[in-house]
Amino acid sequence: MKRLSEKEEVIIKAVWKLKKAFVKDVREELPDPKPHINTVATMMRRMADKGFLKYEDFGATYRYSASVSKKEYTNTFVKPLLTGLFGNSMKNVVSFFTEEEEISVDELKEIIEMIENKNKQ
Amino acid sequence: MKRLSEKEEVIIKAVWKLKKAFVKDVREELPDPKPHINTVATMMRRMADKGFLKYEDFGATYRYSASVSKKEYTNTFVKPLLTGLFGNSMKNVVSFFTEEEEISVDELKEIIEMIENKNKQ
DNA sequence: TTCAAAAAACTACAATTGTAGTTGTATAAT
DNA sequence: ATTATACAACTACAATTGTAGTTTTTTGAA
Repeated sequence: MKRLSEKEEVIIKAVWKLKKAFVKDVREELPDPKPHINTVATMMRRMADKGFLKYEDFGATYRYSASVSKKEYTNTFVKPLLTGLFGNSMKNVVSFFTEEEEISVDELKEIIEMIENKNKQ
Repeated sequence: MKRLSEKEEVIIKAVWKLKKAFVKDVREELPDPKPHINTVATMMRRMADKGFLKYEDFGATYRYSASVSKKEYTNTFVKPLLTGLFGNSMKNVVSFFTEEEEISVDELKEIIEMIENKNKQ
């Protein structure tokens, strides 16, 4: 199982959001310019073949849902991408984005606070 | 310019590391099982066509280097991937990985300290 | 000074991904 | 009932990516 392409990723994000959805619902969720409905249908069928989506029969058609959660996908494919870029350490990744001012020191402090509060209970 | 595939990404990482390199040097840097040298050569030529690599004539061959820095690549392609997954906010991204225990609260504190020290000077 | 050996540019092809036309089926309007 | 419409499965094809054979050029022996 290899990571999804850019276009496939856009589709699975729509499925995650909708939980259960027909092709047309997924297409509706996509950013403009929306691809042809048949394009979406083909890609979703292939993503099901590859194990990223699953479906249940629903009359003449299928209703799709994700068989890989966002969390699983992120841990399996996105995390290695990030750490691979920055010497196999998430600390380096976060440092990079902090230096790039994509996240502020204040936000980091908020995260720390949130985690520490959670651990109290 | 769209983001690189997984295999292409492995190659550009080797180029970033080596700064200037011939195809064989890049191949040497790749993880096992190493692809055929011609495979590496083809992909590097295409990545040059697409603007990710550049080269200078060097006798009968080319010496390659990256024309997109790791920093540029990360900001342009990796950041949108991350924020797209987590509601367009790097804070959410970092929260996710902190909850997944991919980075610890202590490490976040180290980053804060590093940034604050830098700002003092 | 030929003659291997090595490197990689060039070329060719297979697999995957992106795209949409064609067809079949269900639903709704007359 | 008949017909129009919508949906998407099925099918087909183009573009991109992954792979490596073939050829050319250079270099370093014998």
